[in-house]
Amino acid sequence: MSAMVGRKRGFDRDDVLDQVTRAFWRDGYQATSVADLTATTGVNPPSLYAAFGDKRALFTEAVARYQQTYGAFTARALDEEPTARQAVERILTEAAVEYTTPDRPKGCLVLSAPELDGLRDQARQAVENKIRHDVATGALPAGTDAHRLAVFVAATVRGMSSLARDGATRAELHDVARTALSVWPAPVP
Amino acid sequence: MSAMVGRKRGFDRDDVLDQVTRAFWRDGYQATSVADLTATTGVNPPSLYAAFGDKRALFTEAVARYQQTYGAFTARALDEEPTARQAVERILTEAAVEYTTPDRPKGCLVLSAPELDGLRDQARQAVENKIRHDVATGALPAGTDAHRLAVFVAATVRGMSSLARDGATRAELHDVARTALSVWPAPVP
DNA sequence: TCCAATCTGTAACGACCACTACACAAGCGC
DNA sequence: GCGCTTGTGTAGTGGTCGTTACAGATTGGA
Repeated sequence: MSAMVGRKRGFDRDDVLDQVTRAFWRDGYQATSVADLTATTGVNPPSLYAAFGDKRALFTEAVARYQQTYGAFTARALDEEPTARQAVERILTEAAVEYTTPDRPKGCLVLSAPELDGLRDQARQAVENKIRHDVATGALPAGTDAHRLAVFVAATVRGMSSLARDGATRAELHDVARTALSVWPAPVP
Repeated sequence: MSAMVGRKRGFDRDDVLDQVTRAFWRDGYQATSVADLTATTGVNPPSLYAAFGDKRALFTEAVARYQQTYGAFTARALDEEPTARQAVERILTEAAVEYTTPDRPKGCLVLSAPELDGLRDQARQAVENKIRHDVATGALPAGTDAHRLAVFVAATVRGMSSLARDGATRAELHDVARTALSVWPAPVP
């Protein structure tokens, strides 16, 4: 048990992390300077470094926070929906909403940062596993190519995020989602 | 008629512009420093600035060159194919090839640079016009939503470029293209 | 052959980058 | 009160950014 003595932190760590997350989300890792972060958060460099470590560590923590908040809807859909079809439908329709929510950066942080390709591959893999499970249980036709379908879903979500960044409307993204879903194989009755 | 006097340029302007284009294509505008460009081209800063102007102008010219070479296949397809369906089919299948050609940066320069959203919108508009034309001539059903279809094509191409950047294979992109094309409305007989 | 124009290499410019040394302020245990 | 610990604000660090001044090299025209 540490002694817990010394001067108290003069800012809310979680508030600041949220502001930092939005900055990285909007402008990307490289284009967001530490000076930008100190300006938007009001926290001076030494305090920022003491609380989070260097810029890279701060970015990592911001991404983790993003995944647990703004970007958690995909993991929730995969976890809560019984079939891959329902999970993907929910992911795409909720993405249309999340990627165009006012007073937030548009699109997806993970899909916008070139350095996060590992997380993107994890997400595609999770969708692929869900599809594979449905094929195994007979909910999807035996010939269904799980990888192919998962990559197509990945392409759709990336396209939606990119469009959102360029200012596409929620309705436009919803249409993209609906059109993409129309290719889903018919379930086994 | 200028006098054409003075020392000759010690490098091939077009060769250097191609190397610069590939650098911006691979790493983006911000992440590519002038020092990087002088290192990869072997051209010293004063010569680079004399030949192309500042970094922004160099990027602009690199993008123009890209559109006339590596990225010209979309304009060619729209120009040469008689129907929107054929043009889009060609765009998507050629994109799968172009975005994964060895010894080249992966994906599309225009789709990867955040600052080029104007060019992206132009491309979507061109596809939309082609679709609208087919609806007007009766090649596509009267109820076809040209904007909706064009945005879906835009999403697909963006998704393919993003996947290519992350190392997707040509076969995977081809599958995405084929799947996306399956949503195309049946032509009016 | 000498001039004027253009290009090249060196070497720097001020501005910004991520990051931190240091002195001081603020808190807790005693 | 005192001492120890921890956060804060100022003011830098060395390094890299885009850009350019300047002197020398190289060309064609007169």
